Amino acid sequence: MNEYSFMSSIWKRKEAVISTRDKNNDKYHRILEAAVRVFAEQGFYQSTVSQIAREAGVADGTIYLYFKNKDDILVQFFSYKAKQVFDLFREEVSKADNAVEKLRNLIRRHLDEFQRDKNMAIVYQAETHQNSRSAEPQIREMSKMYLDIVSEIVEQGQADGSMRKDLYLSLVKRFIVGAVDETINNWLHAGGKYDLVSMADPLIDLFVRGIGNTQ
Amino acid sequence: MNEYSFMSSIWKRKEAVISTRDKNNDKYHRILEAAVRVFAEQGFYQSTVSQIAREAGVADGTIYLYFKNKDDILVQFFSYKAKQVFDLFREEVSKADNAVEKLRNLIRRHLDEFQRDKNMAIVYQAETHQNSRSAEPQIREMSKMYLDIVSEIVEQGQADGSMRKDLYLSLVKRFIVGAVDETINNWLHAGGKYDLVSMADPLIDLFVRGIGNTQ
Amino acid sequence: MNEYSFMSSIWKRKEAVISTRDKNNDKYHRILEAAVRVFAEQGFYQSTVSQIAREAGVADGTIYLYFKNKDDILVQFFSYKAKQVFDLFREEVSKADNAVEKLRNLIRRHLDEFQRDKNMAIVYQAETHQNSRSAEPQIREMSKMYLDIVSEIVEQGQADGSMRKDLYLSLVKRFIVGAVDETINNWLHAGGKYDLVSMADPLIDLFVRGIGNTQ
Amino acid sequence: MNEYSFMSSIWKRKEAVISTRDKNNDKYHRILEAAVRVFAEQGFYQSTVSQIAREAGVADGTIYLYFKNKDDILVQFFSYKAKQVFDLFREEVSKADNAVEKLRNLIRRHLDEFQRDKNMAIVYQAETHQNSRSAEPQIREMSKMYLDIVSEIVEQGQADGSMRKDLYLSLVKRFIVGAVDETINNWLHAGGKYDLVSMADPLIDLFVRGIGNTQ
DNA sequence: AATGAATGAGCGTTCATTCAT
DNA sequence: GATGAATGAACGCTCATTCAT
Repeated sequence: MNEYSFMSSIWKRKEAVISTRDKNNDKYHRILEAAVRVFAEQGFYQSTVSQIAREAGVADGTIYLYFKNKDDILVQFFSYKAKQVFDLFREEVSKADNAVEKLRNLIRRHLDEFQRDKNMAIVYQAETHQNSRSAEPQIREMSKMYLDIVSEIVEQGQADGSMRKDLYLSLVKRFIVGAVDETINNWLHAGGKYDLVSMADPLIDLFVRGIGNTQ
Repeated sequence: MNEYSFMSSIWKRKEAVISTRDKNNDKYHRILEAAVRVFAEQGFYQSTVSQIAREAGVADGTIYLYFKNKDDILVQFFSYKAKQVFDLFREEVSKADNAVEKLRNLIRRHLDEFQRDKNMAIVYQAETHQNSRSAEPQIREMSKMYLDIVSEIVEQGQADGSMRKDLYLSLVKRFIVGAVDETINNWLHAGGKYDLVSMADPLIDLFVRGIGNTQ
Repeated sequence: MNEYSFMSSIWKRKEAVISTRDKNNDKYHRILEAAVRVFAEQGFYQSTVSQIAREAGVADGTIYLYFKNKDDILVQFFSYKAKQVFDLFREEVSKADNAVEKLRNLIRRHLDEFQRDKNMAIVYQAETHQNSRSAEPQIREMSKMYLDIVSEIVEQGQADGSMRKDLYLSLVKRFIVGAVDETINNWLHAGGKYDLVSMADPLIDLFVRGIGNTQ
Repeated sequence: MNEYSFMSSIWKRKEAVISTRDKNNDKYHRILEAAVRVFAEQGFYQSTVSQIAREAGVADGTIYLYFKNKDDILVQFFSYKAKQVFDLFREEVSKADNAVEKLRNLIRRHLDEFQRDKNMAIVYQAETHQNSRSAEPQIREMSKMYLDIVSEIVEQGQADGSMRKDLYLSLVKRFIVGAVDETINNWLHAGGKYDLVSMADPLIDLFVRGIGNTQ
């Protein structure tokens, strides 16, 4: 269904649920990949365990060798997969010195990763905007992680004089996160047709200069 | 349950499903109010028709006299209720001349209405970030409506010289919508404790001046 | 399946689970009767809710309008049905003055009731000899109730001189209960072919005189 | 787990299912011992093959090298283990001449063995009071075996004049068996706290003299 | 119109059994 | 022989929807 999936390449699970043998790891990942595909297509509650099993090419019962229950699939998705994407962000940020360039790197990488795994993007968008009981803690943690990165960048920008000192920091974080999120959301609703990464520079420009005319 | 509900006061249903007698209208609204409460608490798929009926003080079967099915409750919610909120926005915008003041009015009213009906806010946030929903067309329409208002404002701002001419309009729209949405989202996740409307001015400031230091 | 069932005639449920309308009461009883039949045939854990529903002539879901879950069917069986049988015992006992005649009345009625409702007898036998988690409290209560009746009789017998004073009361209770139980059990294993009530007098004789030769 | 288990000491399996090597024999017994422990704790249908395997320290699949299926574990339990206990009974009976003493020896040994292996007692109690079990034939045979011993004793007692001649033999058997069973059952339900063997003499006294006052 | 008992398809989950290693 | 991952049939239970009253 999805020709390319960065899951298999990037992921290195540290603690296997049941065992760490290659074969099991394979199945664990196959189920998780399948689940994300199904969740993306139908939404979590509309998806059935049987669909995921069929998509993963395993029996229904096999799911329960790797996941405690249906909810746990979502939890693991956020615990291991999406969280690691965010680790990449931090890495990318460290490649730049300038605060604005750090922000640019972050956003570019964010858009890039979400563009490369559209299913992840869909599931992420859906679940982060809900009282999704099961994956709540994972989502909270991820969210905080991302906001912390942005905070650090802005604080650095304020320190080095490239950003305004009279900023309401916690609002700025949401301001940036919200705009990026909505950019992705819009791209998804448009069917993922255009190039998402190309939005990074214009976005940065808006963040930095605003929409006001200051000449 | 909710002392104040703007539904009953604001709403003027044009076409009653079965009849236009007050009594029926009452029941239609009671069910819709109840549904939003339940959806907000549990999410659409977690909510049961029985819960909505109990909350509305009617029998399960009665729901089906006013709504085609469970999905239809959500569809009607977006068709009638939330859409009318957006009509208010347009009205509010027209009260100002200045583009920036129009934007300020829009956002202030947006935050105000969502603060006043938190349940609507929750349902709105959840449903606008998913696909494969029954209310898809309604949401698309609402979304377009809102973005159109923002577009008009920005275009006016560009015309009167208060906003930059080199703006990627469709990105600016998302930029603004996204930031406001995320501000609301954050407020919801924080339990709706602080005053949401007070975020309007700082937000406008960010939109207009950006975060960059330009002295 | 069972031409005669004393359930419908004897039972007068005081608190209906959902409502007290005749129709519901009918269905409640039909399900319970069906359940006892199925449990008797297959054992509790071997029986499926679908079987019970089919036997009762209702849909699977209907069961859950009257019973919390499968376990609850067994619990209700012991709470309402079998318990009432034991109430009859007490009534029967009061009809005699003499301790031995009281015992005879008790045992005769016991054998009679269990003979008349063989399915109840089977379920009773099976569940009282297990660590049956769900109906444990009900069984304990019934058991105590029965043993209390026997105790009273024996104590009266000791008081009026018709029974030995050097009896280990708690052993005597089990001695009597066990013998009667086993008599029923044997009758069940033999397919319920012979007349169970005719065992009452010989049993009483054994209880009173023992097997020893005392001439 | 159980410091003392008479299984390993007493048991001498004649036909090994697959082989007669010590190692296999060990595993066969370990599984059977584990199974009885698990069945006693949870009941047959509540127990899973995995639990038994874990308790026995073998893999799930290993069970099927020694037993045809789950039912077969119960069948073998009655075929080999419990049956041999009853062989002991016969041996014990032969140690006395007097009919009453034979009965006393039988019951004392019965209570003693069941007290020493409480798990066996639990499983035995549960399974002998149900129908539609896989171990039906085994139980029937055991039951007959026990009743035959009692019959012989009573007949001898009648012959030597120590027991009444006007006894309904098949009732007397059940009378004795039932009382002993119930005594054990009660001991189990009380948590096996008191000394079961001490019940033997009072029981014999009841059997022989009855509860009636004959002075 | 209003009810709510009844329905039964469909779900998540369990677990006895198999079989490749 | 021994393993334990994999299977998939079967279960208990839920709930959107219907319809007789």
